[in-house]
Amino acid sequence: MSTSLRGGQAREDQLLSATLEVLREVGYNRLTVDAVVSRAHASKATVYRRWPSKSDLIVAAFMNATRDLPAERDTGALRGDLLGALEDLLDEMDRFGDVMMDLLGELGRNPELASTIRDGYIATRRQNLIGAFARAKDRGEIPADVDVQPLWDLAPAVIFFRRYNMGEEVDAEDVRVLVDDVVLPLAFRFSAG
Amino acid sequence: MSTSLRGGQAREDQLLSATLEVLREVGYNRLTVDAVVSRAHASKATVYRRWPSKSDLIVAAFMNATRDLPAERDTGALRGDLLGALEDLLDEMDRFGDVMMDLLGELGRNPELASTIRDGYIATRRQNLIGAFARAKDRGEIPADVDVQPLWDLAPAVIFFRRYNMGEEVDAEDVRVLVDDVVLPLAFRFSAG
Amino acid sequence: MSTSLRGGQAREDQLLSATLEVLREVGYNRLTVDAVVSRAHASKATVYRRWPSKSDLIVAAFMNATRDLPAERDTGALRGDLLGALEDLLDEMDRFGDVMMDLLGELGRNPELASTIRDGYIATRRQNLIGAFARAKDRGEIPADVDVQPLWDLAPAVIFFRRYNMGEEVDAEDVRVLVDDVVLPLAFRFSAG
Amino acid sequence: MSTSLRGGQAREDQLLSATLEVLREVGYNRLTVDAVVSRAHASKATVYRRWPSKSDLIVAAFMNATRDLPAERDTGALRGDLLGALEDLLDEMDRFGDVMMDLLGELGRNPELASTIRDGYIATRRQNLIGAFARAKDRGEIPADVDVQPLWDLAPAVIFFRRYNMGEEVDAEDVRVLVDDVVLPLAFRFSAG
DNA sequence: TCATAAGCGAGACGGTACGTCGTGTCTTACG
DNA sequence: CGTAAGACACGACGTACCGTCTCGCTTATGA
Repeated sequence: MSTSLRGGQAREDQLLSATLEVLREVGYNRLTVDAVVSRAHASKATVYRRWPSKSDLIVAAFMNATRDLPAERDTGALRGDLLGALEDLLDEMDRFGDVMMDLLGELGRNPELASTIRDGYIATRRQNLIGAFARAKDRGEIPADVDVQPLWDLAPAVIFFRRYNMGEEVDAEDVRVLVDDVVLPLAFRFSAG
Repeated sequence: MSTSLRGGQAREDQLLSATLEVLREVGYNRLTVDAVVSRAHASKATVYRRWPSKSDLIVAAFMNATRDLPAERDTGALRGDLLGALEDLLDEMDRFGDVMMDLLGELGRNPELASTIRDGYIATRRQNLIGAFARAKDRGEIPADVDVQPLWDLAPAVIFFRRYNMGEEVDAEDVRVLVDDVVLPLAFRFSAG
Repeated sequence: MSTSLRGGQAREDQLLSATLEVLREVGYNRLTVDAVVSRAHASKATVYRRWPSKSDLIVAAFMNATRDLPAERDTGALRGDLLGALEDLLDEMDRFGDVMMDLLGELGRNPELASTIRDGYIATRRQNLIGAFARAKDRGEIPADVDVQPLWDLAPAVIFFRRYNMGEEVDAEDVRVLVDDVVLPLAFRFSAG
Repeated sequence: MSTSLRGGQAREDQLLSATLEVLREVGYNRLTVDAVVSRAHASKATVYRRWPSKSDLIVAAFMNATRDLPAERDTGALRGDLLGALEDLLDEMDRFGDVMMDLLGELGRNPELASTIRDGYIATRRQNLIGAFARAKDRGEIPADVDVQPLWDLAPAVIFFRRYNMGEEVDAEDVRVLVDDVVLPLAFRFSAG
């Protein structure tokens, strides 16, 4: 019940919120620790005591904001599960789009950051998709001899590519086409197409 | 035939080469304009006269190095064309991997740079794939009612995602699986699978 | 009693000392802020936080070094007072000669600097001379109807002119001649010449 | 009668005029060769072919503008000669005041410039004063045993000091006082005062 | 009359210093 | 003790200016 602990937690949240705000406003490159510190009425020492570098701070802010996993949905059919999980992805992209783009770009420059993001963010999101395929196979929806592993990342890959590399908008209809015309036919071997 | 133009060109090339060298050695973040300038026995003014900022310089160096398009291959069959084009992509990734990763990350921060890269680099590479599908359709290899557009970026998307977002190595065998198990079945509706 | 203030003061003194050293070694024109900074094991920001430009820094270094006024001498006779004050001037010229020459030249280019130097340096030195004449008049050494004001700057003017405009050396004997043959005859109306 | 020579001469004058204009507008420090060149619609090579450095150019411009010596006046009396010569000095100060101040300051930084200015400018002006004293002595106006050499520079020294070091205005009345109350009494040993 | 050279405007260039900014460390004083 | 405030060393940035250089163009003499 110590105030200092809760205070510490609360302070941490304030710092991360301020970081996220600044991140949204000016992007990774132009974010300065001074700006964060000034917005949070904090001191640089307070920041650096917790996160040893600017990029740690930013990653922490991102991880904190995306801490809540989208709930795993079980609609009873692969199609519904996929559409649900991918819509969650789209949602998060809408809310953290530019920040994610920023961070994705940072991955190549910062291996530590990369593994944090991959293990802490991407991997957790992927679980929902892996789960969807696993349930479909358990249900017999997918033929037993189909290797689903290559299908896991198909839809996210295309969504990421279009959005982050090609700079295109991706909406629910695009996702539906992707699921119905690409992923499901491969999963079902056209038997249900 | 003017020497001045070629002289200017030559200087530019030297500067871009030096930039690329430094880029390869220390990466985007630790590249300094001073290092480039010193390697090229040039002056900062000479650099900044051409490229208004460090990132412009780096992009120019990348675009210059990847100016030469991989030749379009026509093997007479979609499979061969795809494998060829994707191997070229893999090759280029091997040669410019880290730099590309760096630049990809820059896209989200710099819209101008993004369109330069997209129009000048990605779009040109995509042409080879688009061409491969078009020829296959002309030959009747692909059923007339199959919409090939969603298939263009499928393979590159997966390759980019695995390599740049997931940090995995991608080799020729992975590409072969991708083509044989994902792209071609969709293109041929399993008829030739 | 705050250590921070003294600490700040101390740092300032170190910076100004380093500045003066470099100034002595290479002169105003070839002094670089980087050299100062490197000698003081300081950072450019630390310098520029205090003095907005290189010339401000140099002036501050000069003012700091000449902060200590030469003691006012009272020998009981005008001649002794004058010779004493002028010898002090010569001394200071020997110690800060080139720097003063440098700064003198800066006066015409920088009005703010000019008033700083005039009020903070020249005016304080002149006080000793003014005092000498005042005491002489009080003692009755100088006839009551002699206007001494034109005599105040006579000797310094000649010394400055010879040294800084004509580039000649000026020594104690020159000063003696100046006092005995020019200033005193005018002050005493030749009565005591 | 060659056009090239006259052209060369004319071009030289244009360059020096442009230099003087810029010098008047922004002063020695902020004058840039590029600004001069641009104003004269000339090329840097054209300037540097004639004057090897910026300061040479500026000195040349000054020397060119003050090429015309004030005529030596012979009023038949020392007082008139002195007042005449000093008024000429005041005139020139009015016309080239700031530039002279600038250059004077530069003397301490640039020995070559210093001797050029001293021999080419100051020395020539001093001739008029030296001549005035010589004629007065020849005429018997000044006692034969008076050493006039210390008197030569007395008035100019005071005028320079007041104007350039103290930043005061000096007008004809000041000069008159200087002559009547300082120089002439010393020259005449008060016999004519 | 023409060509060959010399001077020129334009402006790129190497170099050097400037003054600014950001990071991560560290110190001071307060609560 | 943890914190706000902010100074500090380091190092890169992008700008400005100097003095050198190269480029074509124009002009002006000498074959």
